Amino acid sequence: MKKASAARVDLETLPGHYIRRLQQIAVAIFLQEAESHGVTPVQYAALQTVGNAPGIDQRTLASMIGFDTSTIAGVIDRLEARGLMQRNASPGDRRVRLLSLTAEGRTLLEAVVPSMLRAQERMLEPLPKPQRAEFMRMLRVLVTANNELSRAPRDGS
Amino acid sequence: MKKASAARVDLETLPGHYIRRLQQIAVAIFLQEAESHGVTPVQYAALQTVGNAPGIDQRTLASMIGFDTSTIAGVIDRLEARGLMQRNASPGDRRVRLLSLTAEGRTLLEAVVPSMLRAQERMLEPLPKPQRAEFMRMLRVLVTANNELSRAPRDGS
DNA sequence: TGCTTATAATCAGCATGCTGATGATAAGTA
DNA sequence: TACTTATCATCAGCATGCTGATTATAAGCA
Repeated sequence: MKKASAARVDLETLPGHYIRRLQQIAVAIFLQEAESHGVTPVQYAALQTVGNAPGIDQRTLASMIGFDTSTIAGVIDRLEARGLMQRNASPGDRRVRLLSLTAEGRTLLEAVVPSMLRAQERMLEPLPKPQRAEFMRMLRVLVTANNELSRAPRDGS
Repeated sequence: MKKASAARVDLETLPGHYIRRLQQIAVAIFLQEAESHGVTPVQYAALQTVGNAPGIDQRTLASMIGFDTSTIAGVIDRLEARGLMQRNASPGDRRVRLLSLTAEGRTLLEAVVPSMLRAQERMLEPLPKPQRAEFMRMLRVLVTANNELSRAPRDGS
């Protein structure tokens, strides 16, 4: 007869709940640290990846940072509008747009790196130092094992 | 003279990158398992919390699941439109809207719980069993320590 | 060459999430 | 009671993220 209350579940016991909250917190820390540069975590990831591999195409970029190609399009739109990134037609294949940073984009990227690194430290700071590496190791296991679940799974590269 | 490449950073070393990826994966797993019910993780959290505490107001609900009040408004809009949740004016305070589940909402909630629990298991499955609890413990440390960084931090309750 | 299939990018539409502003109401205070 | 302040909900605007459809182009093949 306990019909109505049969489904009582405490969110505090659910991994998914904490994973979502941690992601919220990670973004908030990043934005705090990088505030003066006006860059979001996703935008930083795009800038850094294109900076590391100029001439990359959008599909490969999306794959490398675990994004949907439709999501990355909007991100690049905004970076391009701010004059940080360029889309150039590929000479060999007219479907493809090759990405590269502008001089401003490179300058901004270099400027934001220290803030970004501080943010990364803060995310794990509540854990005692030896546990931070262990947490990262577990994160890697979980992400790698389920890599193919995202729409744009990382390449084997 | 290594000007242009000074900012080279590998995203694979950054906690924030893996946290974002894990969240993507957690959502994907949840949606796979709960697909037949047409419920998102956030919608489930709202349904479960209101089911546990009928008559709760929106502000408290937002606080309990770590949300912004402006975000929760949209979530409730959609649940209400589907006939799963009700907004009722509070008799004592006309600013407040009290939330409760409809009969359909309760039925759906009970139906979705087994799928939700399977999803939670799958999220941590790649870790050897003893490490799962340890991972959860660390998650809790990280989230609790930075609780106040979200716009709607959890109450001390 | 003409047909089919595959691929890169984009688009429409939906659902989170956030900030800052606004409207309605309540509560405290002179 | 009038004025100020606080609070609940909402809204506008922006940025992720996803699915499924569409467009343009390339590649494979009869």
